[in-house]
Amino acid sequence: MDHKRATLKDIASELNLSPSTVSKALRDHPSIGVITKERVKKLAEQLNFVPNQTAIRFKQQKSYTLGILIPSMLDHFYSVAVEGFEKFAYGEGYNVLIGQSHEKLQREKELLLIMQSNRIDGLVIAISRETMDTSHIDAFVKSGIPIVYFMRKPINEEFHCVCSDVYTGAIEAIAYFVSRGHQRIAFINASSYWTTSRDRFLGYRDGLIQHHIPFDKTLVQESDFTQESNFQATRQLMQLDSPPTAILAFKDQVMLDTLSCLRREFASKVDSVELIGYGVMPVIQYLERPPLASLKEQPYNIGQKAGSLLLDLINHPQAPYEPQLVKLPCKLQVF
Amino acid sequence: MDHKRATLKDIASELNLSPSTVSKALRDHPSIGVITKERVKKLAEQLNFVPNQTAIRFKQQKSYTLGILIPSMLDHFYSVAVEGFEKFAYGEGYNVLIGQSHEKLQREKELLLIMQSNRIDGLVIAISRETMDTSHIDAFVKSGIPIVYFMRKPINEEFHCVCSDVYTGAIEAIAYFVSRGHQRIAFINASSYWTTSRDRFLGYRDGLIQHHIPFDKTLVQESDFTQESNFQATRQLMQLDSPPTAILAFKDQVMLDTLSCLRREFASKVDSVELIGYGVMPVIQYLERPPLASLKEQPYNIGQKAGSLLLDLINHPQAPYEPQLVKLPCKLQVF
DNA sequence: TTGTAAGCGTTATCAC
DNA sequence: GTGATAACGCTTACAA
Repeated sequence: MDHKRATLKDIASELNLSPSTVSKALRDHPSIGVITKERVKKLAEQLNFVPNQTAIRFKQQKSYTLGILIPSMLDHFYSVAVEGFEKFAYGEGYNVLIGQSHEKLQREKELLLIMQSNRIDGLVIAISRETMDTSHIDAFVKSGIPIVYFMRKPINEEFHCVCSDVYTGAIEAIAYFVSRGHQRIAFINASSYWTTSRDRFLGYRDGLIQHHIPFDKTLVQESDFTQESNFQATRQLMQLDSPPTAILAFKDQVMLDTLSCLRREFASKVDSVELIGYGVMPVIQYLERPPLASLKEQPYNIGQKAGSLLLDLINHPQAPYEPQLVKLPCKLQVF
Repeated sequence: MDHKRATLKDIASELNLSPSTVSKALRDHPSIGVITKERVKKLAEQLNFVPNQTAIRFKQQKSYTLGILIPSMLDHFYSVAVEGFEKFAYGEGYNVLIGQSHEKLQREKELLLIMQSNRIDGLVIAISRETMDTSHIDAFVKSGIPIVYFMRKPINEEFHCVCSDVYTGAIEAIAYFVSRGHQRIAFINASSYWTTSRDRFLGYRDGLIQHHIPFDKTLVQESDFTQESNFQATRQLMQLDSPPTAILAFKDQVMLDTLSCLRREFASKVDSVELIGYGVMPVIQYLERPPLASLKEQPYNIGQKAGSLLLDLINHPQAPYEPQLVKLPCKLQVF
C-alpha cells in the first residue's frame, strides 16, 4: 500500500513546479504549456493521484452533494425516483446523500441536521407521514439551502414541487370504472396533510360528478399504509349496507392489501370487486388473477426532474422566487 | 434568510473569545470554564450554528463517510442490506455513500473512483455481474481504503466477506425436497465467478449425495437474472427427457420467473413442479398459489455486520491481516 | 507561461 | 482557562 496518498504538492515538488501550476495543468487551464501538462499528467497517473474532494469542497465552499429524503427505499416508487435523481446528479458532478425517514418525524429532523451539517447544496424531499408541522423544514430553508418537494408536499406550503398528476389519473380511473358499469366506487386515501392526497380526492370526486354519480362520504376511507390499516379500510367499505363494487386505492401497496383482505375475509365477493391503484408495482405481473388496472406513474422522471429543478435553484439563487409546480402525467395500465 | 452561515469565528468575535476556545467550549473540553461554555453554547444556539463538516473532514483527514456499492437498490435483498448498513453507520457517526453498479463493470469502476476521490473511510461491496477482473478493486485497496465484500465475492480473492450461509441453506432445501418424494431436483445457479454461487452449488451437490441421488449435470443451469435468461434456464430443464419435479433457484426473483415460465409454457406441468428460492421476497405473500418455500436470509443483519467489520478495519489499520469470513444462517420458510 | 500567497473552518499544540 | 498559530489540500487572484 502507498501509505500516503499523493497530493498536488507531491507532484509539484517532484517536477520542480508550483502546486498552482500542477493544479491548472491537471484541469487543462489554457495558460499552461502543453509540455508541462504532459509531464504533470503523466506523473499524476503514475502516482495514482486522485484529487481530494474533501479539500476542494472545503475550498469552494460547496459540497457538490445533493440530498434526497424519502420515506423508505423499500417502497418501489421511491427507489426508482432515487435512481432517476442519482443519475441526474452524478451526470452533473454531484454526489447524493440519501436519507430515509421511515415515516418518523424525529428521524426526518435528524437527517435534516446531518444534511445541513454536510452543507449539501440542495435537498429534494418527500415528507414523512408524521410531518404535520414543518418548522424543522422552515429552519432548514432559512439556512439558505434550496429545497424541492416531490410527491408529498405539505398542503399549506407554497414551494417548488414535482409530482404525478394524480388528479387526472383519478379522473381516468373513475371513467374506466364507470365504463365497466360501476356505480358504487370507493376510494382509499392517505394523509390529508399532503397535496397528493387532496389531489387524488378531488379527481375522485370530480370524476364521480362528471358521470353524475352522487358523492358518498362513507365510500372514502383513509389508510396509513400499514397492512392493518389497509385491511381495516377495506373492511369498513365491505361492511357497508351497500358495499362498493370498485375501489380506487392511493397506491398499489394499498390495493394489494385490499386484495388480500377481500380474499381472506370477503371471499364470496372478491370476484365482484374491481381494483385500481397507483404505481404499477412490478409484483403484479406475478399474480395469476391481477387487479383491474393501475395508474402508471413516472418515478424515474420525477426524480430526474426534481434534480434538475433543484440544480436550477442552486445555480440561480438570485432568481425571483416563484414556486414551480411540475406534474407528470399518469397513465392507466389495464392488466 | 441568514445569508451567511455562522462560523466559530463569528461566535468568537461576538464574545471576544478566540475561535479555539469556542471550538473547545462547544465540544465540552474540560479546560474551558463553565460560564464560558454557557455563553458560547447560548450564542451558538441563537446564531443557529451548525458545525461545518466539510471543514472538519478536511482538517481531520477523515471523511466520516462509508461507501456501499451494490448491484441495484431495486433488488429487495440489497435495499434491506443497505438499511442495516446505514443504520449502523449513522449510529457510529458516519454518512453513507451508496453506489449502484447496475451490473455494469464500467459503472463500478467510475463509482470506485468517485468514492476514492471522496476519501471514503471504507467500502462494502457486492461486485457486479460483469466483474471478472478485479484490478480496479485491487487499485482501490492499494490506495489504502479498507474494504469488505458482502454476498458477492470474487472466487479467487482472499478478503473479508459477510454473506449468507447458502451452502447449509441448499442442503436444507434439498432435504426438504427429498422428504416430499422428489428425486429429480434441478438447480438454477448464477455466475460461477462468485463464491456464493459455488457455495450454493456445493450445497446442492452435497445435499444430493447425502440422499444418495446421483448428480446429473443436465439439471444445473445458469442464469444472468434477466427474465429472458430465467425463462431460458427453465425451458432447458423442462425440455429434458426426464424433466425435474423440483427446482432450487439462486434467488426468489429467478424462482418467480421460473414460475411464470411454467405457467405460460408448461401449464400442464406447473402443478407437478415444486420450487424453492432464496430471499423470501415480500411479494410472495400476495400470490394465491405460492411456491413451495424460500430460504430466508438476513440482509439487514448482513449489512450491519459488514458495517461493523468495516469499522473494525478502519479503527485498527495496523491489526494483523487475516481475512474474516462471516456467514449468517439461512432458514427454510415454507409457504 | 509559471510562481506566490492568501484563505476556506476547524482543531491540535503549545504558550501564556 | 484562554489564546495564538499552524496545518489539512486545493484554488485563485495577482505578481513575476
